[in-house]
Amino acid sequence: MPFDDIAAALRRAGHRVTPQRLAIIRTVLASEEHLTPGALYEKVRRMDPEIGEVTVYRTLNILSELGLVCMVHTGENAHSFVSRPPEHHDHLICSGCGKVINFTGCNIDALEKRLVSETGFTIEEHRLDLFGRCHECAAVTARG
Amino acid sequence: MPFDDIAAALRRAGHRVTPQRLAIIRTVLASEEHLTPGALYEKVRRMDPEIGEVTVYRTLNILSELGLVCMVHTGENAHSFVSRPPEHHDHLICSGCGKVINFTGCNIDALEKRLVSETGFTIEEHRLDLFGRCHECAAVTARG
DNA sequence: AGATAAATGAAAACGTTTGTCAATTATTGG
DNA sequence: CCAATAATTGACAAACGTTTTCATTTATCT
Repeated sequence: MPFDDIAAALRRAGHRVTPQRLAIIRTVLASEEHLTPGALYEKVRRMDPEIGEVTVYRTLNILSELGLVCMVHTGENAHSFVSRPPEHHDHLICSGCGKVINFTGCNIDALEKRLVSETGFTIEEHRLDLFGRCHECAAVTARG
Repeated sequence: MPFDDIAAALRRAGHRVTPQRLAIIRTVLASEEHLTPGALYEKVRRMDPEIGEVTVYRTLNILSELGLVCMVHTGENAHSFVSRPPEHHDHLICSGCGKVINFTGCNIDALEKRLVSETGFTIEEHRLDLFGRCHECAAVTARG
């Protein structure tokens, strides 16, 4: 999502567009990786040394609630946030070397439809992580 | 997974089988819901008032690493743990109230096959979490 | 039963997240 | 452009969740 769209959406939702918030948005957009609030704080600080960590938390919560950034539950003790990618993707993760491959076309629509009718849930999103071994790591493990 | 199997697996992995650990396992097995370490601690305490919260954390980490219990990432600030059903299952999680529903039949074999041939990965397992709103929470949020 | 290494529990350290509140500031309307 | 006002900020501290430390206890092996 482009910078200007995010700022506009913020204003449209009745929030003020402050320099701090713009700096946070820029930093999220500029990073390819998922960042925890703490890590993001360290990065934003270089642009605006006066910013407070609390402001980062508050802004991320707002952006996340408005769907302007993506909150990731990594299983670590802290959430991470990323800019929302143009299209949905999932992850294929090598347990050996940690390499991560993004892929599209998870194709779970039929499953979602089934669960909606079975449970009454409204399904908004999902996270699908596949764990395994890449070609190189599988070769290494085959020996012992 | 039955109580005795868990105890046996613990011992087989080189861990000791202590009364505290048995109490924790019993409590996890006796509960249908996902429990955070803190909540579990409160429950175990009623069986063994002398137990320490730290022991609950340590035991859950061990059981989780050995695949004897299931760790759930609900999006809250704390993890939850559940007894692991005998067969593979995935999770449907309500972003509103945190309720978790287990379901089977994720049926992603075709996807796995595709990724194996495309990437050369050996896929061992996966985790599929669906996020949405249960019937009650969807009603509450109905606004725009 | 005795030796030994693992496990326990209490306290404290640590990191993440939220609350409080006076001071600041983006926005609105004149 | 300026003043009014309500949202936002930042420092501090509190509230959690989780891990570390360490002396003491204890399950396990012989």
